Amino acid sequence: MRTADGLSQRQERILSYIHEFMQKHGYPPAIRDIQTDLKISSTSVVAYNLKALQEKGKLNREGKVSRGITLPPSSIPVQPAGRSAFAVPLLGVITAGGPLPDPEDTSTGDHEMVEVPTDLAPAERLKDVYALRVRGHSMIDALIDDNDIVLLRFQETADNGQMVAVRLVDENAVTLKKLYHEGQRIRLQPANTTMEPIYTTPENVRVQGRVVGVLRSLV
Amino acid sequence: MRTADGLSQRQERILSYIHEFMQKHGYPPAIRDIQTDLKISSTSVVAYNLKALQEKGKLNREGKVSRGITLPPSSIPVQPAGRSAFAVPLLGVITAGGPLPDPEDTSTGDHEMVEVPTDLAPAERLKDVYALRVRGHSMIDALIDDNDIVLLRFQETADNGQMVAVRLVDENAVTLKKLYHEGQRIRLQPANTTMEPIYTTPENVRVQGRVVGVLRSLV
DNA sequence: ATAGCAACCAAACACTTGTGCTGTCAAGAG
DNA sequence: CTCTTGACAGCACAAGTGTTTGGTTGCTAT
Repeated sequence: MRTADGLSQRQERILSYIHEFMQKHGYPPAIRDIQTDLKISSTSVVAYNLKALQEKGKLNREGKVSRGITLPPSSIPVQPAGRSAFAVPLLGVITAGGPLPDPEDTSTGDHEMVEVPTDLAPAERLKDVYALRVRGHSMIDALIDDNDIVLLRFQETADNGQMVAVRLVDENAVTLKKLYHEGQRIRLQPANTTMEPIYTTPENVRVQGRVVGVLRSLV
Repeated sequence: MRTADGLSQRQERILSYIHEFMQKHGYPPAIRDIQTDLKISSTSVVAYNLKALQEKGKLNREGKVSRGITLPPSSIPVQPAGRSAFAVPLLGVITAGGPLPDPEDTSTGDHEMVEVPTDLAPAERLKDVYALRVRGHSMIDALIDDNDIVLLRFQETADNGQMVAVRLVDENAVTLKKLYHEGQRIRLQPANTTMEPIYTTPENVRVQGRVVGVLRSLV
């Protein structure tokens, strides 16, 4: 029995298990985690199928390294929405215009919490959602303006065109842009026809999260 | 040497190293990764500082598990802010021609609550605030799109140009528009250049509330 | 049949990685 | 001066974890 992707049922289950595990724990599963929870008789079977999945491009592995499994964005399934509301921390301010210096202040104390209904933000890993207040008008065409609050889900990678909070290492700055991979470089595109994109290298960008929601005050 | 957070320089470096490592690899670093790359002489020193960081709430660890380090969102370097939140009821949906639940029955039924930060709408004014989900694109130029949630403050009058939810008595319909007094008539103006305004009489309009905020999901 | 092959199994093996000592050293406290 | 404490160093061990080897099973084409 095979699916449309050419994956066996067991491989499908392994793939979705890896995804669930990473959502739940924040780090990849070990082969024995997969074996135990999926009730597979031997680690070698898991290794066998992981190798197959890898050859099919469904996942990446860091050889020999513990828990060195990575999922490419294409393997991440769509999540069903949950029910209840939840609170996310409003961690600070992000500039949507030109990138401004980031004081590197990780601020220990309690943050303002923004409670959001689950139909407004994904019921994925709640602890990975946080909020930032927007400064600047560079995302105006995406219906995001100065003083809006954006909800972000913490993730380190981004697909083409996703709206993300990006940290520019060399400039020591954080900014809100749409991210495009263009061969050896990265294009950070404002959603404002009057503003120019920023071009930089993959080494210089650290994705800090993807925009999943917007709040605005009109008072 | 300590920072404002009460972290030693070494702890700061470990924290940002963990973040960078996760950005780069997609999984957390092992203690020896930290040791080697940060040129720390012993794994026990890393363990010592990780324990300290954990006690300060700067990271979470899964005991005994390889690479079982996770970062809470609060450890993601951004610019900090702070205040508190308040809850308002999500009463229903507003569409051109659709009925609007009476905003005064807030105490009656069980409604989904939308919690909003006080700096998105000041707390003193939140007693008369409620929320509606938007259907349609008629307010697109005001950066309000289909499926957005609008926060409204209950009021029965409106100044020129204010964005309000109005009930048209004769049509028994409710709509979200900008309201203008024009002599003997009222103009209800969509914020969409492709749509025409509605003209009617003051007797026919009942202002239900004024838009004071917007929430949007992008997922 | 029988050879080939994908998928699976079991156990052993070897590397990876967290942890637990045992010390050292400098700065304060008493 | 001695004692305590925080921070660090070195080392060894044990647990965690990926890999390998030698099988088995069920199916199919020859």
